[in-house]
Amino acid sequence: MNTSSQRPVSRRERPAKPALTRAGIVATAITILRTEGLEKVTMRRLAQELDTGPASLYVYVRNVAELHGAMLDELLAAADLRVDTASSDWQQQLIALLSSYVRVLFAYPSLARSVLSLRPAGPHYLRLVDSLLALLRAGGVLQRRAGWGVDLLLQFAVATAAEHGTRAESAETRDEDDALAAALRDASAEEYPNIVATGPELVSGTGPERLDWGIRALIRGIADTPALDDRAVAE
Amino acid sequence: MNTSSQRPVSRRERPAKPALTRAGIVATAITILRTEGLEKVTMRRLAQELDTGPASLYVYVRNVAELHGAMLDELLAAADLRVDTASSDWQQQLIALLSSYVRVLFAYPSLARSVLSLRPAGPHYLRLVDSLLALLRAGGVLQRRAGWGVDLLLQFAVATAAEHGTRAESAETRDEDDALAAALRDASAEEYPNIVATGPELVSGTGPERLDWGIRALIRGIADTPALDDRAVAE
DNA sequence: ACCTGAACACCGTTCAAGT
DNA sequence: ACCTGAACACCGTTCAAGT
Repeated sequence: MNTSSQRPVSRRERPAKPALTRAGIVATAITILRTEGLEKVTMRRLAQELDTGPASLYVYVRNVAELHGAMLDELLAAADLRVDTASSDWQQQLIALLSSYVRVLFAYPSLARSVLSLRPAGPHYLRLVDSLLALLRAGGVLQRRAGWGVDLLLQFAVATAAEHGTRAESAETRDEDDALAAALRDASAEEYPNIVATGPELVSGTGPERLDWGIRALIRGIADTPALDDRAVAE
Repeated sequence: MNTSSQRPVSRRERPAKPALTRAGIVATAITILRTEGLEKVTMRRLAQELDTGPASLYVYVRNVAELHGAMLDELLAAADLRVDTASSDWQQQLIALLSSYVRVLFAYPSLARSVLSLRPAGPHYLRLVDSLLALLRAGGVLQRRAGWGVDLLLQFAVATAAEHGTRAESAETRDEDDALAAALRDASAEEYPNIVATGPELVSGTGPERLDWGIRALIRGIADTPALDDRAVAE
């Protein structure tokens, strides 16, 4: 579509090596992510795919972490992050919005793990933050609680995806999962009376059920828990 | 204690290379963690420290992830994870207990990042789970909410430490932090009206203030949010 | 059963040198 | 300014062979 601005003067048959751009690097990274997973998105592999050396990439991205942040923002571009605050049920909308975000992250759990220590600041991420704030404010949540609550909600989404991810990805981590489940099941009633008493509730419910409950618990806690020097929203 | 079964017949002056044990490996790993950080705790470095080859370690640990899990459990051994359910204020105790856990993780944020995708199952970790359950039950929290809530609380602790960690560790991530703060500050009122309206509240408060509020919000949400097929605690 | 040397198949990032 | 080859300083894990 947009590669036609310059007639390729290929000496040989070379397929017209495109100029390096940040957008092109990110796009290629996402292609590899989709087809082979994040662990294959290395600077070396990326450079190879773009027909250059790894050092060349450092003109456009500071390091791997920054690349991951750019990839997330690009993935968010495809998600629907706009909301309608005029609509009736802000809570239901908030659940839907956060679920959208979780869905993106669930698709690439290793990226979620990386994002947890990233503080993304791309335009689509800001859109998400703004929409979350819009809904909390529409629900009458006090200013400071809303500001802090957004952090809590985003952290929950990323952590949930990161947790889910590792286990779903590899077969070995299945064993670890079983190890915890087994440990909880076989716990000695003398040593761990409360684990034994709570029993199967610890691992009950499906993923979506627990996710939904988690979001609702978070919203309720955010709305109802007083913060230092709370102020009402300036209308 | 249990290394005495065989008199060492050292041919030379060699400082009596101790036999490999899982506990010894974990202890050495923690020493390196304390003095040089998790990124230096590699199988190769660990083997070198123990005067052997990396392959030898795989007799005692399945892989690096499992090693990290064992390290966490060992670090928890030093924390006070027992609680007194007879005491009056279960909420205050819960805050103190979770803060203890966070404090351990804050000291080694890179370990926290690793733990997020781990499902630890060591005895000290189970103690922590049991104590959290004890307090929630003491507070009259319904069975299923308590079971699911423990997950939420532990995830929050680990994610908070992991987030904090990366930023505190390196100077570059300071830039990233500033990048987000700057992006929020400079956000266009037209594009992101709610970010602009919320303004400084998004980044207000000290770390401990936000942590304390987060735990309280979580407890409130867990206690008050109905779960599917809730059942009261069987007394 | 436990231990090992050596190899396999990779990494991120920097830097001096080119264009 | 942009791009690069080559190097620096590493990784986790496996496996055949030894004791």
